[in-house]
Amino acid sequence: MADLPAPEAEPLAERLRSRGLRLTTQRKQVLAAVAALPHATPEAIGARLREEAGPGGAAPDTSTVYRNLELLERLGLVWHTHLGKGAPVYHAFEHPHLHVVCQSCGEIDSADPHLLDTAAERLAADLGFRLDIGHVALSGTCRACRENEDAP
Amino acid sequence: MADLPAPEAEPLAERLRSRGLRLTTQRKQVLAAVAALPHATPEAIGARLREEAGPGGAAPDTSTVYRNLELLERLGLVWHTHLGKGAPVYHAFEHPHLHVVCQSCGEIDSADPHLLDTAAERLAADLGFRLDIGHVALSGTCRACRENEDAP
DNA sequence: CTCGTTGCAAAGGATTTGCACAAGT
DNA sequence: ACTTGTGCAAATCCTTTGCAACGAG
Repeated sequence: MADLPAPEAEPLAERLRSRGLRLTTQRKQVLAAVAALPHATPEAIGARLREEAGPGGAAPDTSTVYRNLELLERLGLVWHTHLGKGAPVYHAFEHPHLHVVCQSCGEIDSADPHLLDTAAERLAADLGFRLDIGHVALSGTCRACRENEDAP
Repeated sequence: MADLPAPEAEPLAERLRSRGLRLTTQRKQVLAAVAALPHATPEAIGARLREEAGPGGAAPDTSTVYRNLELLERLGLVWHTHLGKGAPVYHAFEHPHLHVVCQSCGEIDSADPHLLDTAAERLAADLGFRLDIGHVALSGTCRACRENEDAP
């Protein structure tokens, strides 16, 4: 239940150990939850773990979830993006993808990261800025909401 | 002091009136502050107004600042973007610009909106998504911080 | 006068932090 | 055993809301 789908378990143990940190049940659980949920907020991660634990079982405390998300991000195993108001979403180290968010309905979509290749090159050339695609969120209006638009 | 640089004053009065809303001192003040500050958070706007008011004078209450920022945005006079954790920044309707934020030092830079033209076209073609450039924030690492990087 | 608005204070939601106890190595 | 981590509760931060008094049209 707290075990990870193998490909993720190793990097975690390894990276923790190399820094003198410890492999705890909670850390495995949090990483597993991020990997399992598509666009997980800290709250959603906590909820899922509580649900998995069931009535009797114990799930990591909210503060532990936050602390470990931060740690996992430092370890390079998860990433977060701010998609709107107070909602950072985390995703595990899969193939990088770009987040596209609809301002009207909140719908989150993914897009091809290469969309920003030329922009990234120009930012590097013009400002010396390294664009981090994993953290980028593009806002706008999705097709469905565009069609529902009434008075502007 | 609460007066606006003309080009902004008219649209405000006009748009309020056409909706049966009222032109108040606070609304003029909030809009003026957003126009004057480069990347204003609600808190920064409140602080500036309090400062302008001085010890004796009265500045709009925080809740009024929030309410009016929301209203001004509905009226199309200001825009906001989320650049990171809990800090939405507002800017007045100038020429649109793209926000670029450094994850390390928090430095905010502006870039040419045309950087995203090709990306916007492809999003429209592929997903029917209309990209809203004013709300976009690009994250990454600025030149100074890249040079300071040590152990990864 | 008649509502839209404001100020104040209190409620809320989302993180974060301090600390004693529990748990990895 | 020696430290790092965790749970719990309290503290913060940012924002929103209820309501009576205020002010623009």
